[in-house]
Amino acid sequence: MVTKKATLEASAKLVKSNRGRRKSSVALTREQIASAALTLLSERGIDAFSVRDLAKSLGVYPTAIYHHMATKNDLLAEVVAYALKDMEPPPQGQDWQTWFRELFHRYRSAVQAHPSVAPLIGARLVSNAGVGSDLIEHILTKLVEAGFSEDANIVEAFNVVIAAKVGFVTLELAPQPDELEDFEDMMRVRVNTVNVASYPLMARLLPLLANSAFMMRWENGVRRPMDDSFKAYVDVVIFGLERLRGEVSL
Amino acid sequence: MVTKKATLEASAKLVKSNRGRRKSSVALTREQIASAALTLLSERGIDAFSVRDLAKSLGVYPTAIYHHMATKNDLLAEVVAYALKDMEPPPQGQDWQTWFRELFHRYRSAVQAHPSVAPLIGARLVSNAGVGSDLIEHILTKLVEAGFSEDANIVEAFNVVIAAKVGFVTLELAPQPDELEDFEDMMRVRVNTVNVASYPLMARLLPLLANSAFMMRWENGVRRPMDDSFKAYVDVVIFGLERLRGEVSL
DNA sequence: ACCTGAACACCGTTCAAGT
DNA sequence: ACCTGAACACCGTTCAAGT
Repeated sequence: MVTKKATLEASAKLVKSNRGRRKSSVALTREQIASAALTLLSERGIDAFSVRDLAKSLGVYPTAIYHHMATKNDLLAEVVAYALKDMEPPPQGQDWQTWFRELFHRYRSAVQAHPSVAPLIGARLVSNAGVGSDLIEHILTKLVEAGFSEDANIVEAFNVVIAAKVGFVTLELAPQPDELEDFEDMMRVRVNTVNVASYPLMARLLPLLANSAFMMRWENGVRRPMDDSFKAYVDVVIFGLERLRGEVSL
Repeated sequence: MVTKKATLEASAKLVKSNRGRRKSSVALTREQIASAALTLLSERGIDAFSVRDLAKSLGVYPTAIYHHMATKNDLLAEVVAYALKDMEPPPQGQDWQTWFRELFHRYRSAVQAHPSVAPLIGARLVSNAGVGSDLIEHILTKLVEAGFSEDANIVEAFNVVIAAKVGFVTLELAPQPDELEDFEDMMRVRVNTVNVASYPLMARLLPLLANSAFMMRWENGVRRPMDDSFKAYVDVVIFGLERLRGEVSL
């Protein structure tokens, strides 16, 4: 335990506790930068995040960051990878349905732990690059197990899985606008002034939909997790994959 | 046809053709601003978009924009609404499966027509507000037709539909990084240096996956539409919804 | 009501210079 | 190799003043 790695962790902790004042003369690492960036992102949100503030929190000049990261985009991609690094793939030896179910749920949990990175995933091509080859190979293996193959839609099925994995969670955890209160009021009013004559179903279902359905909520998934809907979504995807497997191959 | 609306369109065209030089003394409208913003967004991408450039393209001072829009976020929400305003809901009188299939395909076509707004949808809670009540009522009606109800998962089904509608397309059309060439090269290398021993499946399927699968592509859906995968995705969602309807109600 | 014009408090990023 | 320090060319937004 008392190795280079331990020493590094200790110094990292030191730097972290000295926020704003960089006493240690140990060199910065990409990981330290990513970690500090994630902290800042969580505290202030994506819109308020700046390289200059990040530098300040690390006790260095803004330009020091650019010795480790090429651009701000590069930095954000690193933050995504750092935030999701603890997501472990589901254990092997389960049927493919269970495996994919767990994959989706674990991914959601990982993003829920760092919801501030949600808008960076999926909506930017860079962050895709962060996913490891291990996970890709795993997914392909399970798809073969499910009956897909080079001659039977395995590429399509793969893309369905990835889109399904990322899609719901991105929407669920989409960040709120900065002017919180105005937005809440606006949405409350909008939702509660539904014209009963024009929109009978909407009006009747209002108690169920208000602040619980996409486009009718004023709080996002951080404050109001959509657990039941996510469960239904995962069911739909698994059921659908089961049937897709049985349909025509190319 | 020769109405106020036509006059408005004519004046809008005039202003548009006078890019950078605002001869007309007619007042700006939110629609003109949104239109010009969409043009700029398409030409230069979301990262290069600024209120100041938008003002320049309209021939006004940047601060003039703020007489019509509260913030840049507000403006972007307006642009999303403007870009999607031509998306017509599927015609009525079809079975619910066909209706939802068409909804998904029409939505994709609408975003494909203005792919620069893709990263603004879903990943930001503001843009959700842009969807009209008509569409929401339509979706709910079709879900009731499908067998969902207040006592049987209609909220969950609704959220599944919305997440499905937006999810895939957001990923498919996610914008490329600015430093195009570096990224292409990086991804090409990454994809072509897959370790055959560690990742046998990935290596074998490489010809099929390269530049065609999420996380293994270096061009996005604008240049490389993922038609087959989207089709499979829609199938999966419809199949899944059919079966979800039959499962346990709450 | 709608826009000008000046100003404020910031940005990301480059480059030369220090150690 | 890693960081400082100064500088460049921008930002979004506020506010008073004009018409």
